[in-house]
Amino acid sequence: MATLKDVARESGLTVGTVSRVLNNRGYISEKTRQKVYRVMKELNYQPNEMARSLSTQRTNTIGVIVPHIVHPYFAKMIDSLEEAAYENEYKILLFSSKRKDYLEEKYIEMCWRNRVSGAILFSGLVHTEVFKRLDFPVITIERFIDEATAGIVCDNYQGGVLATEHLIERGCRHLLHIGGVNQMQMPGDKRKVAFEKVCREHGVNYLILEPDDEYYTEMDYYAIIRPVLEQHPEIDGVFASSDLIAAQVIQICREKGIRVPEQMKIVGFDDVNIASLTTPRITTIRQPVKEMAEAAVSALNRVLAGETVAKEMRFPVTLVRREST
Amino acid sequence: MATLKDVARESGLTVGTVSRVLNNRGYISEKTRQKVYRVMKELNYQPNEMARSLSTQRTNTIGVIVPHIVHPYFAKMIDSLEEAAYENEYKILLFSSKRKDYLEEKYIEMCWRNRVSGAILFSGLVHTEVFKRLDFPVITIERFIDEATAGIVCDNYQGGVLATEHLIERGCRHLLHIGGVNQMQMPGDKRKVAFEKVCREHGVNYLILEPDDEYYTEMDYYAIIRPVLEQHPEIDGVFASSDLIAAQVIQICREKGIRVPEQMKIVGFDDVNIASLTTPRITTIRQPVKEMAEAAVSALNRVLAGETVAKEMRFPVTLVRREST
DNA sequence: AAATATATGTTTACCGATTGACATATCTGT
DNA sequence: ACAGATATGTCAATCGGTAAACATATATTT
Repeated sequence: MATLKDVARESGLTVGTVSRVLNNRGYISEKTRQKVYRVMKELNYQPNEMARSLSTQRTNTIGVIVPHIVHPYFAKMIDSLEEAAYENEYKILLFSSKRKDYLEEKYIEMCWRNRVSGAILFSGLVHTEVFKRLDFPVITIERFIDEATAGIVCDNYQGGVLATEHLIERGCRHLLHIGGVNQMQMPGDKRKVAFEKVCREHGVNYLILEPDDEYYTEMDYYAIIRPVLEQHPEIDGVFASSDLIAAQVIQICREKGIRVPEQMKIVGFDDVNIASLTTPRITTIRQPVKEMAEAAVSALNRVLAGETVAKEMRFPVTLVRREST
Repeated sequence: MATLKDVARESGLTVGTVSRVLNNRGYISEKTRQKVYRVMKELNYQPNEMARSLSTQRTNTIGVIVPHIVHPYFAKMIDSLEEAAYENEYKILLFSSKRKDYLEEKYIEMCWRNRVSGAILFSGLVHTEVFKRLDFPVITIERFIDEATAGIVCDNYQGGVLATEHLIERGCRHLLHIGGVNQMQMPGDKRKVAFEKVCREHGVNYLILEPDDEYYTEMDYYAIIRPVLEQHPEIDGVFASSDLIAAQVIQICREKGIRVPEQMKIVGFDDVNIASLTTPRITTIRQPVKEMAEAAVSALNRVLAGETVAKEMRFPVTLVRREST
């Protein structure tokens, strides 16, 4: 495997000069530059990023820790993050904690050992103690951590308002909200707060269902939704905290012969692929995922450049009206 | 940031001894071991993997290059790969080529520069020249490359047979197959070959639709499927090369008032989440994704250990009967 | 008492770059 | 002709580990 030294030898130059070419540093004549490039190609030379990182103390790596990859919301996020990272010359170390907190700790440690330039962290369960003493910036998305450098969220409260008001406008009088995870305070909780407030203001009956971890982990909510709908046949509208859940509600309705949207109206959250592939298609609250991902990478960039960034950045959401309401 | 040297100093030992503790090498008394651990914790020491990799010439990193992340099949694959990688003490560098071949080349180069232990590559377009002179093992999944160390595929042919025979058994007489990508020879093409063969054997009319790249990139096939169904109202069965496509066919049928499965039967491929979230749920060919991902990582492991691995590993598929047929 | 296993230290080259200090040449412009 | 810009060389420390070679010093076994 060719090294800088080999390139220097073959091109009759010194490592200093070759390194200068490689990093566009100092004075280099066009002739020399071309010669170096030619030799690099000839030897099929690729700089060793490990050595480089060690020397420069910069890895240009972002550690991304998500609770899930198959969940379409996270898949979309990872996709957008990858793109934003690439454009900023970062590479991504991906970790999926699958909602096991000890895994998350392990992964943060791995980020640490690999000297990531920064980490991007999604909603998870980890005890905040782990975050103390970390010396790389941590950007969160839809999650609160005191120690985090910056947090990206969507306007969860507004999303809750939009969804709930829409259901009520469409004539619902007995609403059900199916939340995310209960255990920990998360930005997404504001969807619930908004839901409650709007329901109360409009004098509408409501129920709130907060699934345990395990449902979130398995992404299978049938077992918890079904009994609620059975015990509360009066429910005529559901505000689900993800499109995935909304899609499952649709399945249960079909199973029970409840017509959507005639007898039951459903609003999801996120606006991912499946929202447009179910029957009926799901009315949902759209999160600007791409923009949020870009903001995360850009915030990281700015922090690393020594700039100050907002502790919280909240992005607007919009109601996307489809067929389920 | 604490280094090995700091730990050595604080614990009154030498770097040699501390390194021995860290790597379980040579003789170490329990007392010393504990002392080292204590000091490491006190100093909040985390070994620098860059330095380690540079020294050992092993990064324990797998470069994973996928065409897409949001596509549920790849999301499922990445998820399984991540798990298998973690269990084998690898970390994952993730790249999404979004079907732009120049990106794929770039990404392979990045794997190279980062001295990955190996790369796992999915169906993509890259010219094979790029693969020559790579000196790390490349494992492919659902893709042929001469230069690859090993290839993991599912039994695409058998899948095609199962899907097509099932459609015919269910009474279809005018079948349509919607393929993956046309441009390049891929293992998935065998689904088409099987489809043709079975149709001919049964004397069933058939049509084959092979979408261009752009549809695959955008994951939006409506524009190409719609006209075919309009121009060929006789079609009564579709074998789609992914559940994602199948789901879109269902949407188009609904739009056109074609009842599924009564007037039109549909079989997908992959068996990902959405297959169970559409109405009707999609009958599909299930790929053993988890096992395939594990096989990929395990093959990489074995190659790195100097063992010989099979050039091709083909995994069985099964028909999962749901409501669309 | 000798042999062997166990435990640790010291020292140092090495992995593959970056980078700064300092020395020398050419060129170019005035 | 001389200053300054341009172009390259030399040398060596540094980043944070690994690991081999070699030296000691106990502890245990035979």
